Amino acid sequence: MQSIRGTKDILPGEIHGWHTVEDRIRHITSLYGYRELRNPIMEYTDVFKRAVGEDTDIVGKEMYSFPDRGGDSITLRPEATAAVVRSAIQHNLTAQQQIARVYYAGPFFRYERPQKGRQRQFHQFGCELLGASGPEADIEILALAHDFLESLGIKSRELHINTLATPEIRQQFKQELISYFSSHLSELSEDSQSRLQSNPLRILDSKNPGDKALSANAPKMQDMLDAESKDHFEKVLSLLNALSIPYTVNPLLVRGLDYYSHTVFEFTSTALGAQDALGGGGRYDHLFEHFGGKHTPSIGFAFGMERLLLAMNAQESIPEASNPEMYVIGFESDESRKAVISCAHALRIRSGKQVIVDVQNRSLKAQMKEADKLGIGHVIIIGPDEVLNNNCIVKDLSSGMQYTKSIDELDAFFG
RNA sequence: GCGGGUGUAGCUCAGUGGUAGAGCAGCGGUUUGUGGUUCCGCUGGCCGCGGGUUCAAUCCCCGUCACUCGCCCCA
Repeated sequence: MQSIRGTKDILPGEIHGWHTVEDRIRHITSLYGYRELRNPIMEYTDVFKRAVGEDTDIVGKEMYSFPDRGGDSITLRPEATAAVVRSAIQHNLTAQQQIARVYYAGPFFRYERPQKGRQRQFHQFGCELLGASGPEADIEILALAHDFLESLGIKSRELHINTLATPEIRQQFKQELISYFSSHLSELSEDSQSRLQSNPLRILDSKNPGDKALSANAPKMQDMLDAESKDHFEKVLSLLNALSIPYTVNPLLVRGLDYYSHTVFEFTSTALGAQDALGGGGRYDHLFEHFGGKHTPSIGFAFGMERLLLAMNAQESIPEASNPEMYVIGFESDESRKAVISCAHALRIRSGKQVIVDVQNRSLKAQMKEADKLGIGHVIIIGPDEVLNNNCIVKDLSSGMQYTKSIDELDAFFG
């Protein structure tokens, strides 16, 4: 028996890193006034088909979709934004000109070949700012993402940013790309040839050397920008400058989901290998309309939590987990062990201490060793002699100092 | 979906066509009520799984599964 390919058990020994990331998520989002939205992990398949785009790999070949017992087509969510928008429309989160600031964190599913930083069940944290169209919204999202990475201590990273302008301009741009690449069809990689009609933007992103060379001389989106798109992008960049957030404008940055427009961005890290994106996002001004909602310009990002952990581990920036505070030791007699159980219980309930107790009937020495191994601060020994005298020995393991206390004094001693 | 690598004790890894070792970890002991250092001992492995070749396979061949590197894709 083993876990499903591409899925992982997160074990007690590694949970501390996850808790660290989760603590930072709660902290940073609260600084910006974002509140958590918890969506189901299943949606009707149509939610993703409509939002993400039929031609994308995600929808085309990576979704876990299945008919449920009633015959409806259900999909395990491969990404969050579609579901967030569905939910925002359903519950009118942006009614009456209101904006909504939400975040989410949880599991997502894509049927892909597992690799470092790529699993079939993975976890994302993301934020969405719904209902605001200006560059101020973009910078809020960008700054939040930046602050989050800073707070995790992830140093080796870059922010790449680009604009995809409006759907109309992107359509024109696609046509230009198609005609440009068509005239160099034979020089294009096989993959890119097959994508030429369906998703020519992706060719710009190709890692194939031949494609790269061609892309360098391809038509540029910047040359086709309308005044509004250009102005929006420039304002975003100048706000990044104002906040001293470093970035690189990358005209070749395209994102794989159809719904983006205007600002798109990606955080990469050299600590990750081939799957080098820590996370990314962008503006999606027309997604609500796709669902039959009213026009609600929005922007958001998502980070891969496994990748954040990978980057943190690579530079050892995960802080030490804290150890239990006490170990109460008894041995040899039933009275001693009984006293230990009562004492430990009292320390937990009355003093709020983290207390470990031996449950294997082991020797004093074995318990001392375990206490040391666990990094325990104080050991309390209640042996047969102490039981007779109604006292105990308190030993500070780091200094080696020990004192005799009456049992009744313990609560007061540890506050 | 495509190409390469790997798969031996809890962990990191050696190894040989004749059914296996090290280090670390774990447990116990070092004269009987006290941890971290020594020293000693012990536990622990269908050598990923299935099939084939062979008198004999952990080692060779095929398949399969998993992980891993890259492509693809993306978080």
